[in-house]
Amino acid sequence: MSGFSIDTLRYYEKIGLLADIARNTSGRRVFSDDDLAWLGMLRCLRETGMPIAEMLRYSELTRAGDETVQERIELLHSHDRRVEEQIERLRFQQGRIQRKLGFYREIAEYRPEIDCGVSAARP
Amino acid sequence: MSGFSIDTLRYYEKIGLLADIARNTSGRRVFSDDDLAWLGMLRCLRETGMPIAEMLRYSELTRAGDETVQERIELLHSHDRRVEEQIERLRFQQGRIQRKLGFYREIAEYRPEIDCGVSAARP
DNA sequence: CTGCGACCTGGAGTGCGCTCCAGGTCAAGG
DNA sequence: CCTTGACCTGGAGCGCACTCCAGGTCGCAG
Repeated sequence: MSGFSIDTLRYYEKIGLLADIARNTSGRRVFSDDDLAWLGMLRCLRETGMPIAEMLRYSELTRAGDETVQERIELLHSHDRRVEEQIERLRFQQGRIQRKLGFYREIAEYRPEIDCGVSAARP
Repeated sequence: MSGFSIDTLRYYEKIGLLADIARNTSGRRVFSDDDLAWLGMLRCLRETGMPIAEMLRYSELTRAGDETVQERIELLHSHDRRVEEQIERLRFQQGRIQRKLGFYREIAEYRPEIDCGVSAARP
């Protein structure tokens, strides 16, 4: 499994993110290694927050052949920068969360009675 | 402005993320510095991907007073770990994107004719 | 030969987090 | 005094990315 549910795979095929998925004699999908690799790429883009519409554009460029390499570079490059920003934002906000946690832990330290019974099992 | 739209603020008040927002004589909301600080915290949680239901739980704990500090610590701590995982996942997938970019750039280098006209303006 | 379960299809439904709308109120500027 | 525009309310609508459903078709185990 590629990490996508079967429903998601069907959906992706329907909207055109997956093209030319082979079928066996009884009409069932057979995913090749290439398909799997492509799904890995889709997973990567999806997990980094690329919207489906943009993934669609990317897959059309990919299908269109070598003349689209520049465009693909531009697309991935700008996505890469977005991912970078996203990571920075997360790191920044994580700092706030951790400071808040530190603050709460100080409070908890001065009111230790609050902790009673949380981790002590009694018969 | 807190970074939220006015509609979002109304929505947050409606579902209970904001409580006791003051009103002036004509019924309009007046946000205090405390409100602003709380909104900052909400923004932080939201931007790091906490679902609204959990933010709601957090704000209820906060309203409930000092006996809930332990629970708040647990909530924020587990969120902090999720954020950490999220950052790691992003970094990992960003690596794949960058390798892909490197691969495309190599191709582009060997087929430089493709680049013609992209950045050159002609009268 | 008969179930059974895993797949197939087109299309409807869901959950989340807003965002917009109609209709109304108020305060200040011209 | 009247208009304008920014806010108010309850409630409907939207966009995204799936997820589920009804009804059907295989192919293999018993």
